[in-house]
Amino acid sequence: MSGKRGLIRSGTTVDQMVRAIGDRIVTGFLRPGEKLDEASLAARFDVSRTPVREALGHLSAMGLVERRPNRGAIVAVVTQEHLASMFESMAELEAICARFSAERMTSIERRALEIEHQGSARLVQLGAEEDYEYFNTEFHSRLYRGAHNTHIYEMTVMTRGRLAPFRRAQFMLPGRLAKSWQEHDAIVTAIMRGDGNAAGKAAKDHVSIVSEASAVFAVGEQTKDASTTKPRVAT
Amino acid sequence: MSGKRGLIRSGTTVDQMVRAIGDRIVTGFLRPGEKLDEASLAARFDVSRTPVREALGHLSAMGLVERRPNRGAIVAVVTQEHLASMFESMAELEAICARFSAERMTSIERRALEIEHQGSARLVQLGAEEDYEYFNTEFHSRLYRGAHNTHIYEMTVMTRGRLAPFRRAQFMLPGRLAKSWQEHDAIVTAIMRGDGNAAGKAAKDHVSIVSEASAVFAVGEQTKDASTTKPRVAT
DNA sequence: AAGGCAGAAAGTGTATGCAATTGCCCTTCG
DNA sequence: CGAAGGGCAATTGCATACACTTTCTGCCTT
Repeated sequence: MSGKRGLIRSGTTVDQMVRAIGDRIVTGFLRPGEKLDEASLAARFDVSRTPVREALGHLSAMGLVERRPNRGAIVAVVTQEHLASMFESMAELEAICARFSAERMTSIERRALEIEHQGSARLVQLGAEEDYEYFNTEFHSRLYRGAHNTHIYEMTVMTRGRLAPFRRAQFMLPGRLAKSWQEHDAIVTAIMRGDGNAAGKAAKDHVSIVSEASAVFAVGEQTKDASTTKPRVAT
Repeated sequence: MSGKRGLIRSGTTVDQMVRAIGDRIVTGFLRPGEKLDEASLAARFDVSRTPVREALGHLSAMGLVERRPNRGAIVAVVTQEHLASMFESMAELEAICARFSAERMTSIERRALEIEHQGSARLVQLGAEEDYEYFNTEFHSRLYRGAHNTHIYEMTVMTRGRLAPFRRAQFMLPGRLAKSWQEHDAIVTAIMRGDGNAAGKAAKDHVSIVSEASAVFAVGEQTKDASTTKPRVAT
């Protein structure tokens, strides 16, 4: 179609498409299994098919969409099994990060972690879910960086991103805020002691609890082809 | 340019490009830091820029090339630091897979693992490096699958793939074959006992030893821009 | 002489057009 | 009446053309 596009913000067009389509997927506006027609998407966002194609490639690499050769793309269908496996992976990855953090964080990193963690106690008392969520993200990021391992960092961040849509409502649960802080406290304490194993165990327990809390919100299969899912994970 | 392209085989053109360029990178024909000009590559393989671009996107997602917006793509420069972090990640991932395998493998899977492992003893006595390498790959794949966790499986396979070019010469070292088998034996034994922790530790040790053996072959920085590498991992 | 600012050249990012493959529907035969 | 085969529409895959960004070169200014 014609020249300028309208509303969405900065960055290259492909990035805009990745964000736009990705958002619609993680917010559930585009439902799993839904067909993603290149031409329609291009028209919808008033761009050509080229950046849409490239964006679909990126999203495919991120695991948000599935691409069948010559047969178009669909929103990735996340099975219960795969979701469980991702949560379990997340617990293991966080455990590794916490363990390495306990062993490798510099004194500066330890101090920053401790200070931020103590500071966040106030947010719990106030019941400031929004702010605590922001702090929570920062807290975990510190753990990932503190592991001093770029590849594990990448895997962890990517897994966390893919789980984002399923973690949204976790802090809605009553008392979850205080409990989260206590679990963080166990991790911080272990890291301060330099006790890698304890830190890892505490982190794993923390994530496992979150995953159980989130599992409630994970919608079951709503597509017809449940036959393709091979039952596996025990958890 | 003109119609049919020549020699490379099946699959969509993009896949061919991914394989062609990817091969040239892992075999060292394209050196780290080398500029990847879309037009030149397109001309070199007698295709248009479009599939080349898409292939570069895929390779970027795989971590084989680096893409700077508006500034082209280069062969990914794997720093010593990042290489070390990948080997370390590999050890951790294999440990997880072995631990889960010990806890979750079906009796059928256990039996198959044991049988294959025992059968491979013959290859060690014969000193059949080629065949053992094939078995070795299969052995580890069984561990990955045996973990019964699709996401960990994906991460492990991807990491292993990225490390492939640096693992090539590991079995050249004298006595490595027999030692590898013994290490495998420790893993199998632990899995048969259902001892997850022992299996994990054995697997981690196994990979760690391999990484040390391979580190010899990891060439240091050979590009001029060593300034862009931020020092991190302690190891 | 050194620094910086045009202007041009190179190269990426996006748009559009064409070819090829796929899936669907209608026809035809058993 | 059902199934198989062929043609048609729709959609993806690839090629080419155009626009914008970056970079290099050379000249001008200080």
